[in-house]
Amino acid sequence: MTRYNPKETEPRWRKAWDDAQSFRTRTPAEAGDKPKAYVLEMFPYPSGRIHVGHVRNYAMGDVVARFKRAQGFNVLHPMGWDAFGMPAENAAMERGINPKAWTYENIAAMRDQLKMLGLSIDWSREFATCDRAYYGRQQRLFLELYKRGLVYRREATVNWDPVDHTVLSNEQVIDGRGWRSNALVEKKKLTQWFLRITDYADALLDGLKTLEGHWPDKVRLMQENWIGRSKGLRLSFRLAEPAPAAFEALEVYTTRPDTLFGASFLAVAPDHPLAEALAAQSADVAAFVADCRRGGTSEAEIEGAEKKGYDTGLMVEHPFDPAIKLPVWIANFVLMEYGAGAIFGCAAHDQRDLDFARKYALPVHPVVLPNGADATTFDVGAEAYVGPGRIFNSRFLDGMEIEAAKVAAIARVEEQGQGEGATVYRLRDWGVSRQRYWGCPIPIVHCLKCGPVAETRLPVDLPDDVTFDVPGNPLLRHPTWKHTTCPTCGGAAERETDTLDTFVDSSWYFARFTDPDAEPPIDREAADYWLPVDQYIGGVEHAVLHLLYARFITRALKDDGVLGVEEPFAGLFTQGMVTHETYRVMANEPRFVSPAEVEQQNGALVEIATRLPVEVGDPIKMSKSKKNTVAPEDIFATYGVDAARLFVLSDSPPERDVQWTEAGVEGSWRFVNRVWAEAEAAAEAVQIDADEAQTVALRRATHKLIKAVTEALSSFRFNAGIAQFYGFLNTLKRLDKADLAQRRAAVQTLIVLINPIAPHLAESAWEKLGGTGMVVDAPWPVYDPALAMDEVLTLPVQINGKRRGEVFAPPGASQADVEAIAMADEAVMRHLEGVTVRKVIVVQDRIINIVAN
RNA sequence: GCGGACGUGGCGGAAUCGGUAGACGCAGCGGACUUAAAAUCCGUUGGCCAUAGGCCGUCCGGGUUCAAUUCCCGGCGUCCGCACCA
Repeated sequence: MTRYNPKETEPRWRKAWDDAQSFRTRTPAEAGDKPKAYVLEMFPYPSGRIHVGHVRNYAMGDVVARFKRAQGFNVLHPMGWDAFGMPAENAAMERGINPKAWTYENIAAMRDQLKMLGLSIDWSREFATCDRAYYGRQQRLFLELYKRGLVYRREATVNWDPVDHTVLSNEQVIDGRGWRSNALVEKKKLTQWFLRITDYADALLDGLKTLEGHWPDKVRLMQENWIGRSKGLRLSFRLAEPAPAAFEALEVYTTRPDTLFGASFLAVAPDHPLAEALAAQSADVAAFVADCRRGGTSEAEIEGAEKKGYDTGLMVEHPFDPAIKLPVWIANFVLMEYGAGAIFGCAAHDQRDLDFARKYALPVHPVVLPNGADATTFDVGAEAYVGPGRIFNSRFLDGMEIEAAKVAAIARVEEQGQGEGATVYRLRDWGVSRQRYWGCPIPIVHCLKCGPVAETRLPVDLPDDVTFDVPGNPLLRHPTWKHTTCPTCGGAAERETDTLDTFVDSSWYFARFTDPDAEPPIDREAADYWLPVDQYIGGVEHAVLHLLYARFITRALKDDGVLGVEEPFAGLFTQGMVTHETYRVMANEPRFVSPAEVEQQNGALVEIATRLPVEVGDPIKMSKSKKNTVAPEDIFATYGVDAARLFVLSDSPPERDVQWTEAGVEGSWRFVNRVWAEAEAAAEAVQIDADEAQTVALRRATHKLIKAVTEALSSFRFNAGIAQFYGFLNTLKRLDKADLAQRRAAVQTLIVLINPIAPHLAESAWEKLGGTGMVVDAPWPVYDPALAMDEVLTLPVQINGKRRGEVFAPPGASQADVEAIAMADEAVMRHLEGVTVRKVIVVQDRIINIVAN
């Protein structure tokens, strides 16, 4: 017996697959009537090295792709690089390396590492988003959208990342900090390019319903909340005299028109045009507005932020009774970007309004009476009442339920011509301008005569000769690049120096993969054949970023006729992270040390170099700063790729985090060797026909395995599937009497089943057993349902719900038979002494429960 | 604050239709092999009492049911998302 030797076998099989072009995508013609399956993992950013998280992500995708292949699907399983972005520029600034050279070197290094994983990828389709061939075509798509009016430019208050010197989208601001730099984001006014994602708010929201059951509920819910559709009323309050010129009325948005009679004030955002107009005339107002701007947006600041207001002295008339006058305030808690940038405050039924009213001694008028409360005594204290009830103190709305009152109030306002029912969204348009070099140049030329015009001379190339010695956008200060002529009038003009958010790059790459050599950005025929992606796999961190943008771009391109599908990803799976314990040496200066720097000593961990004791922390996401990372190459060198693939899939359900442990990989490595040992042993035997010569027990065990593994792999329960293999090996051991020839047939089936998970091992074992060709081409086994169950079932017998014994019966035995067998059981009879049987429940092939007392 | 998920041995987890709780792995314990160790193999492993056998047990409290880890109500805890969104 020899030990399995991954160092020898793994490279050999990768070359064999390569030579045989095993993973070349078949054309639709070649595929014939085979159904297609597009399996895709979120493409990586080329940081330079793969980490264990990549191993898990791509191992999962590979299992699905190989499984589908074996099941007879025509599979597309490509790989590429999300290659634009900040780190390349940071490397340039820190180390003086050219971003392009840095990126392509990283791609080369990571490609080698990824190839080591033995993925069933069609590498001939590989591209990087920073390839001229890709971003040039992206510019063409951008101009398509521009022509359709989905691109516009406006001055906007933007999220400015002071560290990365660029604008961030709302989606990229996490707790008030930049998602990459972690710097506190500032508000800044800049002229920016936007994509009209809000035009698609309803479509994107409604489209989520079609993904039900195919996308995680969590992700659909997050997108739903992010889009944040709310139905309400826009209405205008007439300003009472004297009002500033140009402000005859003040528009507000509300979702609670039923509480209009409870209004006690109006409030506008500090950056509302009215507030700005007043600030221009009054130093007091200006000071207040400036004070509001200083407030940060971080969690802690919002939590502790006090409601602040400034009474403008202006009054408005209530739409239902001009005699009722309400004061107009400027309030720090009103957001300009949402609704109308102004609200009416109903203190009794909104907590924020109540807090504000209490602070500034504004009146509180309850208008919703909780069921069972007394109208003459009901009042709110420190807590606003937001529950159900009937409207009161509200004239024509009195006595109505909340929903009925909303309808009635909206109808009255519309009738008066003072407003209309409206739907507003939390979602804002997607700001795509980035003041960075390493991205796709926005193909627009600014002409003094013509204004901004589409650049027709595509692609707009990124210049290679740029400098990073000072912060800011190198394109802006490049001596010649931006100077050009107007494509319309031929006069002198300047190029747009902003580049596109890299999330634009990843919003259509999956379509480009369907024909990466096509002259148009997307070959409609290829895209129609392959799209949508049948199974997309990636991290949940993209739930509202990439996954929302890609859905938007797909819909926009469909409306352009460029694509034929509305949803890019028919199935989505979000995998969990790989975690590791943290190790810390508690010296004078406590410091983290890496798993490679510690070892066991007398049952405790010590740092190898210093022998100092190591404190073990909870498993958390692997990160450089916590030093709790392991290098995939080291694992591959010690245990082989297949043991690593097995481990990342075996210990936890794939959607949950998995904790990387040395002991766990060793377990997988043991398993690899057990399979290999079985193959070696079985290879000594002659080949037989399993159906004719195998014992029934072994045949049944084999068919049960096929059934269980097929079901596990179909439903992303890889951990449960792998457990089946362990169980099967244990069964083989117990059936030791079965002769080797019989086992050989069983092992052969196991090899085909394990191929998607441990492909190198499977090929080696297949070869050892003299299988035809390579196992990569072997069809998926089919089980016989009649054989995939036990010959005799063990049925527990309960008496009054407590398990008192077990009896044996063949599957499908009649209720009467099973009951008779149970009643004759010795243990059962003993427990039934002295009591009367009232009822016997027999669940077919499951259980017997006897009710007795 | 709003929304959501989850809570099972020492640990990761299984039980996907309401039907034997703890599959499978890790760690532990005992043994074989070895001069010894590693590796490997065999056995054992939820807790408590015990001779057979029994009692308890899936975060806590209640409920529905012949039967609840699973369904319902109320708590507690952990994690995730959003967050002054009118």
